[in-house]
Amino acid sequence: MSETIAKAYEPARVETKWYRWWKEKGYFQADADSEKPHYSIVLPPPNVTGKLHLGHALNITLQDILIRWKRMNGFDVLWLPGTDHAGIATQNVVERQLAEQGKRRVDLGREKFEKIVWEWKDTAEKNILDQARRLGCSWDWSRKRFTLDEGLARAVREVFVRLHRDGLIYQGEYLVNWCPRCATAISDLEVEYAPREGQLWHIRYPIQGQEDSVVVATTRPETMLGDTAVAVHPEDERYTSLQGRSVLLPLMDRVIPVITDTFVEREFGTGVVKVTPGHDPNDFEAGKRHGLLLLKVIGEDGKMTEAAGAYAGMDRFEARKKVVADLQEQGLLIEIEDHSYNIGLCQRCETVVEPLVSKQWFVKVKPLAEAAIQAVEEQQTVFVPENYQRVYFEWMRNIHDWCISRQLWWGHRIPAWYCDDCGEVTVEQVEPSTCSHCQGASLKQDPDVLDTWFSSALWPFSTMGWPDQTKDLEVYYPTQTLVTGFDIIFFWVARMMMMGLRFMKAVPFSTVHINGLIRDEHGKKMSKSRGNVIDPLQIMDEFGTDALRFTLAVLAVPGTDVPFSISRMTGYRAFCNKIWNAVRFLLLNLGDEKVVSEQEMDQLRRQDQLDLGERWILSRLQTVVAETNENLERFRFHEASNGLYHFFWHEVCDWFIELAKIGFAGQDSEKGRKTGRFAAYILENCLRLLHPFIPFITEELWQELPHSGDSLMVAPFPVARQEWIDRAAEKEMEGLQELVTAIRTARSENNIDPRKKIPLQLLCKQEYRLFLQSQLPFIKSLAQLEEVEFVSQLETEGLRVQGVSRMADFVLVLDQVIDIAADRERLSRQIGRSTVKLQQLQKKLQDPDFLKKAPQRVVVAARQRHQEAVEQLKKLQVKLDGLSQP
RNA sequence: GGGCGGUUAGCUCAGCUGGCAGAGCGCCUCCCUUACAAGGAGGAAGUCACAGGUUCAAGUCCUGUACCGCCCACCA
Repeated sequence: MSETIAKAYEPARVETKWYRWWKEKGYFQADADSEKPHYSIVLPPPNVTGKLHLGHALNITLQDILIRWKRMNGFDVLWLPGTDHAGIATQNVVERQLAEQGKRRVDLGREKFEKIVWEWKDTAEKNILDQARRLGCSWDWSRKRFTLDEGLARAVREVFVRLHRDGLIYQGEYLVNWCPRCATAISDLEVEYAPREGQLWHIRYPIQGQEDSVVVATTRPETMLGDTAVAVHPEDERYTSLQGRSVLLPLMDRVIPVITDTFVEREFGTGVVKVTPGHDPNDFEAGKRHGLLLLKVIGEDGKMTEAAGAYAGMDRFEARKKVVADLQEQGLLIEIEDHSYNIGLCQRCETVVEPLVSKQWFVKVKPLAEAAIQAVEEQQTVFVPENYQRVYFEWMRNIHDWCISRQLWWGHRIPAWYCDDCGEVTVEQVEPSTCSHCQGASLKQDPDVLDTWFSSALWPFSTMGWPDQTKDLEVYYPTQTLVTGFDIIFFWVARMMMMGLRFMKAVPFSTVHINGLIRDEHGKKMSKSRGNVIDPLQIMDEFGTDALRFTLAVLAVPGTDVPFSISRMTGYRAFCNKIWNAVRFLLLNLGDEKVVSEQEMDQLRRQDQLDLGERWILSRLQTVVAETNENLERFRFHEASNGLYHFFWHEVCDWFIELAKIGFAGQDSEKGRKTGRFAAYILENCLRLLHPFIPFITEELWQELPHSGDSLMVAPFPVARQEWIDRAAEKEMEGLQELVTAIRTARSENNIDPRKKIPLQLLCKQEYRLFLQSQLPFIKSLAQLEEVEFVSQLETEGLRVQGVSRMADFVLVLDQVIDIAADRERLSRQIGRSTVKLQQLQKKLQDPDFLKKAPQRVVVAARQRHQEAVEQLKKLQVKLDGLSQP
């Protein structure tokens, strides 16, 4: 065992081993029948579009920390994993691959294409699951789901049918966002806006029956081919004479009416706007209000339709050029003005989106949203950080109907069938044999599929067996926590809220924790084009999974983006190595001894058998345990991990283990054994605390320690014991640390070899004399001293370096010449610092308001610090004077 | 046009309920001391963006300004 443990931590050697073992042991699996309290999280299912990126690694790590922490805290936990078919995204990925082979989806046909996508899904999913394994995530693999699983498909159909029955799903011809490249309708959310430098074309429309004309301004001249009116504001006095008249639409020679409507902004352009109900959302609404003719001049393929007359068949952007040129030729183009505006792009392929009229399925979301708003108002679900709640409300309150049909092949088929005889639609869970309207037997299923987010919206309950009343649903729904990114609050979180409330009559999760976006170390977004993308697998290979996880946890400050940095991670890899070596050192000294048990520790404490360092670290441990639990409770992963980092390295390793070395090195073997067993207790508790963050290394080391229990991952998480907090020990330890540090500083600044043992004279306050005498071995060891002499006056003659601390002053006795000037400089600098501090404190203590109004403890603390500062300054001054007069 | 973040060490960022300005990396000096050179000891480095206000006390709370970033929104 201990002799064979490697000198440096080698992550690759241990990671796969433990993961497999945990899984085999069944530790990942939830038990709905358990008597324990339950805790559940559903994984935001990654898209089967490719590999996991660092954002997934962050998201998964945070969830695993919560899950492991809760499991160790005695909960029966369910972390339900799965993947998302990601309709349009995945279809695009596969189409792009086919394109590389010169193939097209339409040539293959639907069936063959779907088969290829399924094959792609299998490999992508396998990659994703492998990566997740590497990350150490404690998923319940037995409950893994895919959004196209038969069970989930059943849930999708059930929801569709019920919403349709309740009048919340309808079919209709409306203006939708259309992506000509993907050849499908997309929802408002799937349109992304990008700024563009474009032009504003001013076009003259002759007024019918008059010599005069009006000028309209447009950013999209090609749409004029579909104009069916021009509009002015009813109160715009410039155009009152125009009201009730008509204009002649150039190029098309169509007479169209002038309408008045308040949607016209008088200040914009000329105040006259062309109205194209077929290709602009505003105009569509205006068209409905005024009963205007609706012309579709741009088709689903992005080409001009027959309705565009001479322009039919042209690409929409070609048509734009031609229209402009023709207008120019006819002298109807008055002005071309530079104009910057936002253009709508398809989220998935960045093609310019075309608003056009099309027959689609919609969800009437207002009634669903009302419930979802109320639930958050009532705090049934809370957001962390809470400001995201506002984002949620803002969107929910202004929600528009949701276009859910997609003209794709990859996804849930819409459960609607059209009758060849009467043309009516029948909506059913399973394929009906006859039309529900005319009993006709010739039915064709709607070729469209559902928006991928439709099935995602059901994820928290469809994965647990709904619509059946399963035990899982009873026990694990609602889930406790959802961890996800802010970028899908609307797409996903909002819709899960709506669907969960509608069909489960309860919110899907009580807390939504929003994690930040991963950026590079300069705060830039990671993107392929920037070339700053970091692959988590490569990172795990090079630094180990634990280092990656810990880095992500430390950087995960709620509400902010995460600037991922390799240099930062190097530091946390070193931390893992530090842990490794600390435990390794312990093992070298522990022999066959057992770890001190809780009861035994309580006894040791009561019987006063612990030395100062032990009382101190045990006390500190209680505080750190309490803080870690509290920070995790509040999703403050960065505070929790950072706190453990500091505690382990700078308290446990720097001081406690250094102190323990004395016990190990001593002649007293009984004492050595006790020291080892106690140290084992402290380190074992550290491993427990660290396990949720860095599961592999902690399990590996835990297994080396002699104790009962199978696995760290199911060992209890530490609980703070208030009665073990020992303020006196902490205070004494602080004094000791200060003295040791002062000696080290004096040595270092006088260039004394760190290894060289030198004699020291100590002049201490009477009250600390006994204490310091009892701690002599520690002081000697920590400060590399030879003999320590307690004196009533310090010798300052000869080869001496002086120093001060709260408990005692000292001189280092040297046998070689030191740099007096450097010593003087050091003292002066210290005096400078102390003076500033003293002045600040003096000012504060002289302020009657401070004395009167500040809490007593603050005043007392200030007095004490003042007292110390006065003494220190006096002593420093005396020493400096001594140096000045040789 | 609304809304939300940010501005703290050379870099990237912590700093929760106001009470002694922190971390990692980088930099300087010394040390391969039998856990760890992925290490140890020490050091330098800050007008906490700016201007007001509240308070005994402000990096922290309030108001405003500037700059940066993000989200939402139908100005053709």
